Amino acid sequence: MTTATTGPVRRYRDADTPHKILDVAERLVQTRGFNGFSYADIAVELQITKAALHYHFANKAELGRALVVRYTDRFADALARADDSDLDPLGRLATYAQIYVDVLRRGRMCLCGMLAAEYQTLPAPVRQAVMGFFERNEKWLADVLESGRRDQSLQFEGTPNQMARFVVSELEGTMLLARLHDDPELFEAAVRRLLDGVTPTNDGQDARPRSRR
Amino acid sequence: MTTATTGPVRRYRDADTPHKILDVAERLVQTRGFNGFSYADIAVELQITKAALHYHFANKAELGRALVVRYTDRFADALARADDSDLDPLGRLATYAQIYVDVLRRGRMCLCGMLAAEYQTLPAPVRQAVMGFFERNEKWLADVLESGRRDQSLQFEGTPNQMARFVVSELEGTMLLARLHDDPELFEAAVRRLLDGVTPTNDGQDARPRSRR
DNA sequence: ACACTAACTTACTAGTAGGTCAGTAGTCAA
DNA sequence: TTGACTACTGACCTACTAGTAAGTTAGTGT
Repeated sequence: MTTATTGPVRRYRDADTPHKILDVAERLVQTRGFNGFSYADIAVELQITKAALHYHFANKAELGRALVVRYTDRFADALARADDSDLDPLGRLATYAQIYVDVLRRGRMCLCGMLAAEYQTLPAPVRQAVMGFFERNEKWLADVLESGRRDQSLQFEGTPNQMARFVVSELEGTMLLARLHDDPELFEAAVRRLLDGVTPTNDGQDARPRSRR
Repeated sequence: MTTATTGPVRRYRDADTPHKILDVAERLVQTRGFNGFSYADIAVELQITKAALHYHFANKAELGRALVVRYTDRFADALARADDSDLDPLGRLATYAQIYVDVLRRGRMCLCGMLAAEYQTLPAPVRQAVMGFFERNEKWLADVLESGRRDQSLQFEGTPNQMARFVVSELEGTMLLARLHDDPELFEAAVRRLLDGVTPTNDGQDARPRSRR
């Protein structure tokens, strides 16, 4: 760990190549999958050699792991911001879903949703990172769902953990098909349906028919 | 089209190698993806040479296309059987979902859901076949949904086409994550939730009694 | 019996995959 | 000015990819 306390350090030839590599690799995985791109693809795009890639990321497994870790951290940051806000549980769920909407609007699949499809072929370090992503997300969602149930601002069947996993599944899945059809509206409709489904039935008319009143 | 009227014709050395190839390839695509297997994988498993594979399926694009066509036809057969039954619209939806359950219980992802993830990297013939699969499925579902809405045995928002696409998205998507977590129960819960969501609210008095189930 | 042909095998190709290693040019602190 | 260090390049390697061409063998129809 190098500490840089002396201003805007721009040392050596190009200090942020690793970030550029991750940016390109991320887009390639999100659009083509982990088995659908090669080191050569990145090298051509960044106009560096494959050897330079190996200098920063020793092998493809390490690159994949770094990719998922960065992606997970960014999600965590967004979730922490939601925690710091004064949003109610439903608002937090909407915020969570909005992250997916933004990804889809850029024509991409969720990084970890894509990797979930290829899971059986992934190197162990990447697998672990992917599972970590889902665990963290489900944990955060379960907490939101539980607090929502407690203050009666949310209503759902099953345990918060079960519901959390269902929410992630629904978002990841619908995203996959929405991207295939190039139809973000389909996804946003699914999000509305999902949020509707956990909103308590308000007197007068029931927004969505649910069994067990 | 060879007509076999003279008993169990077993001509030449092994007449059903193409079927065996498709069976192995199908499993590999469903578990590893189109970019996650090679001709060599199939050849080793069937103890034939790669050249034999190319004899039956000239190239990987053709193999993939044949795979999706067969898969689509099998789905169509199952849907035709549901049409010939005396099931009501809800029962038909349940039958449809059950096909996915059966696939998942064998530890596999839906062939076309997997290919949807890799869509951008697929050869054109495979892409076309995949889109054909979804079109046929959505068409069938839209018909079921429309007839259900007409006889008031189903209730949903939006057009039958929109709802059909949503149903497929939900099934494919939840399947992806259920397989990741090796948790078919998660998927079956999602199916119940989905069917519940289109069942009219019956608090004692209702528009129409449903036959069975 | 013999030609025909389906269903292969053997041996090969060109291209690409991930990965290695020795060298080198800029950068910086002493 | 030197020497350590970062961030590379060029050249290479092995393994594997899809795909091909030419030859072989076992059943089929006449």
